[in-house]
Amino acid sequence: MSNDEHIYQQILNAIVEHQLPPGARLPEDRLSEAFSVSRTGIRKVLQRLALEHFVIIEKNKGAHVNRPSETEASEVLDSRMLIEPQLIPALLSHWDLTQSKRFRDMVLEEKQAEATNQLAESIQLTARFHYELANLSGNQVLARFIEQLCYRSSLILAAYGTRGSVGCECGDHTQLLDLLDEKKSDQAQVWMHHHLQHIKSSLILDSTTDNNIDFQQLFTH
Amino acid sequence: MSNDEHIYQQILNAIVEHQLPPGARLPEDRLSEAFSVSRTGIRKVLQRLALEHFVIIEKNKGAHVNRPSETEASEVLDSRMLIEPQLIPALLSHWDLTQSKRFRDMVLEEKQAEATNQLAESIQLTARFHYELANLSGNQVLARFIEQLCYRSSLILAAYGTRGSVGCECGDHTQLLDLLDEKKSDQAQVWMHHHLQHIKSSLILDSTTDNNIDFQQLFTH
DNA sequence: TTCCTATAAACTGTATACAATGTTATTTAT
DNA sequence: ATAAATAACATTGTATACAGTTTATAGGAA
Repeated sequence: MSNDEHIYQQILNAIVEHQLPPGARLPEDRLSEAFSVSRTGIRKVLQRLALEHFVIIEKNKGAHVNRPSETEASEVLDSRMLIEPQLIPALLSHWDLTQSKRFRDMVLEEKQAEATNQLAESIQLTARFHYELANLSGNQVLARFIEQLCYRSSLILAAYGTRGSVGCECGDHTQLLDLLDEKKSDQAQVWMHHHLQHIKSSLILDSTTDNNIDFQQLFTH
Repeated sequence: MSNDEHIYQQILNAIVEHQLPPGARLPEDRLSEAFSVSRTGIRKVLQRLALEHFVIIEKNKGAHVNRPSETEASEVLDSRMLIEPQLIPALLSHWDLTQSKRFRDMVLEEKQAEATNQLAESIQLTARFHYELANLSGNQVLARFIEQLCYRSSLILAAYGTRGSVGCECGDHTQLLDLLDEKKSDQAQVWMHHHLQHIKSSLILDSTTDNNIDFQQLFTH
């Protein structure tokens, strides 16, 4: 892997795993010394992350981890609800026991990470489950897009997630795998839609976040 | 508009309008002197274009306009077929006479550009028709993605298009507008799917392109 | 103290320099 | 004349320098 790519992955992971929380500043000097490259290389990576909406770059103010707006959060989940279920027919044409086993192992890892409170691992695996499925559809263009949306979803959970967002998930990913094994395309699609809807519902999206407090209403009783 | 953004748009337009055909090299210093900025600014733009698949950057070899592979072409069109029809219900909820007029004007411009052989304008307007529709759906995330796919489609037409690809289009965009005016959601979705399928069918995707010639078969008679 | 202003520090934006790599042209030998 | 080898050139990769802007700090007046 090229060096740029390595730095990109490191920073992206840190963001997705909430090590770098939304709003965290990303000064070029600090990063360049951390990775022992010049600012040139860091800027390249930051600009890429900005295009992919993981960081925001403000002119003369530098980069910070994106704090997704509520509409952004909503739109990302809506996009996934629109696309991911539709990938299931194509996906099923590549589905066999080997794949089934692979994904079941993934779910096992997922549960284990959750049980041992390895939050970072848990987040990564949850996202990975979804975008590896998308990948099986065979359409690289859509798969890459879904991959991005999955990572952005992790960022969204960091900002608006509740305890229920990651954990319970109205019955876990195993249910989907069962449906896929039985080639129940329609039911699998419905399940996927419900699943994503559930995640979206678990978010706290009622515009009562810090920067938008209505003091008038708050103190007038 | 920031200067970077300006340069980006200029180069992107040139690519989309086939002024810079697939495979065309994009040397940094030539561009930097054309836009009278340093190579730094150019590299930034080129890297963005590379992430968006409009150009390819090869290490130590620089950038050239992407020549989409057949699978890429196929996947981009498939992606559009999957998404664009689905946007129609949401789109219809924002549809009114003002919008109808706006899009009918656009189609008029489109026809006019085509009639007067303004190929560049014609290409831009065809793409714009689709991504402005996507925009009306209200989901910015999906709309930006569709916008990119529309521009990539222009590049694909440059590589694999036939005379039929741009022009005839199995009845033009007006038909869709009529369906939208009548709020016939389902029929509009079907139309959109057919429309994109037609474009895809008009491409020459039979792997008999230059780099893949079977000389054995060609000279053994 | 509190607020405003002035100064200093930190950081980013852009250009340029130099090294590394790739490409082309020229030479030399067969 | 052709092919390989070498040298000259062109182009990219990366680091660094300097200017411009923002942010933090310190000092002084109300």
